Amino acid sequence: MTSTSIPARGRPPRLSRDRALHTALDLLDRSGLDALTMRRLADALEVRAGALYRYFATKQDLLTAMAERMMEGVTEAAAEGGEGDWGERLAALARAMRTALLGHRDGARVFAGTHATGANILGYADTVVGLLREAGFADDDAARALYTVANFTVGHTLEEQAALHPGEERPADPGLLRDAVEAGAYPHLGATLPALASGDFDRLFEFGLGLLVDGLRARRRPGGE
Amino acid sequence: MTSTSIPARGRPPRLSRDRALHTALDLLDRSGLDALTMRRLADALEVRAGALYRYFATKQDLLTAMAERMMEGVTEAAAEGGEGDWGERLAALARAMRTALLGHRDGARVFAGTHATGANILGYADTVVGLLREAGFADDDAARALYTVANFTVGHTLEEQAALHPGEERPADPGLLRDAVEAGAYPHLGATLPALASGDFDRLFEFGLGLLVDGLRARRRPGGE
DNA sequence: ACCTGAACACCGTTCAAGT
DNA sequence: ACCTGAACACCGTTCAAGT
Repeated sequence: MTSTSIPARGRPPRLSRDRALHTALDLLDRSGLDALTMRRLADALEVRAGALYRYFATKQDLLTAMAERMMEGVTEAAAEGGEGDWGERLAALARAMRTALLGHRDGARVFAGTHATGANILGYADTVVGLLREAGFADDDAARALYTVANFTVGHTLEEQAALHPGEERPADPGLLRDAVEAGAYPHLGATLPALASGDFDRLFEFGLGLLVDGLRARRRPGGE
Repeated sequence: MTSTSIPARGRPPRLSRDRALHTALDLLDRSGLDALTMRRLADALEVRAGALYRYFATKQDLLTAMAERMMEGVTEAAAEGGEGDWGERLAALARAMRTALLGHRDGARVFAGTHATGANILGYADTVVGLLREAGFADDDAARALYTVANFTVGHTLEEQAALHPGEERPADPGLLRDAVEAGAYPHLGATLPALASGDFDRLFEFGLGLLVDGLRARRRPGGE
């Protein structure tokens, strides 16, 4: 009946999209995006690099599939903690997306570099837009709010993960920034340095998210519940 | 007196940081970030790739210098159009940053991939934080507002430029997204597709920026002017 | 059908040697 | 002092050939 009942012709495949994807995310977590090459992934799968191209048209295709997989379960995770009005539920969806990106090393970089159109991201987007429409937002405002929250979340998490992994090519931020501020004539940065370099990304994310949600509350035309 | 009065020893250098930077930004605009290699830049400069390493420690160092140069004059540009209260001036600073990133192909990608600590970005950051402090914001809120606005602006422009240059490795967004939405069961996305695919990034940016500024207005503790 | 072997056309970076 | 030449250790991708 199902496709699995078709008798296997020849050797069973040593590779599969699923296994390659799983190993790729493992390799990403261990070594970071810059070390994720088709050859190294092939090594981890005990296969030659060329074999990967039977399952992914290009490396970009692999990265897109990885981004889509990262978003698995995000909508559902947000639904659990997200009891409350539309604003709290929107915030829960944004938090769940940040958590998903933080769940893999360089997760935000992978996500930002692709443009996935899989069921996980589309389902997530549909949930966000639906939430806003039911709250009374016009279609175009709901669409813009989706983009705004998503772009902020990706932008924030990009910065957060860049600060988290200073090992590779980034200058070590805290020290360098401090030196530069002290050397130059940046009076306001000097005064706010503790807050700037605190590294409390949870509070920073909540601050920005709070601004967006409050801004949306002010724009909502009542009518939905 | 000045360093230029020191008599030149040997041949005058064929290369300089400044000339390399200028040519690199030219090459970026013509060919995009993926085509900007040290070898191709060297070709454009009529020099061998190794020679670049006398002026830039690594390619990352070159990209950081390019990001810093992109931000040249941004603070000043915002000051011209930015008459009004602190909220309007903050918005003008954010708009000027977006314009600067849009000024070069893949500008947001270059910016997001580096962590420049030059005078242009530090001066910009100092101006933003100063504006907010003088408006009556506490130091930590001013710092968080800086990051929020900058992260949103970078996140937005990343997405905008990705949609603008579908030539390379991105799937052509409008069509693919439309197909996926029509094929799948995404009722809310289906209803808002016109707004989602409109490509009016100016309005989208203003929408998000407006949310942030309005949210900040609600948080401001009076005291400044 | 699935994978290997080998190649193609590149990369970033280093460094002795030339001028 | 500044740049070349040449190498090192890689890349993504393709494709005939094997099994």
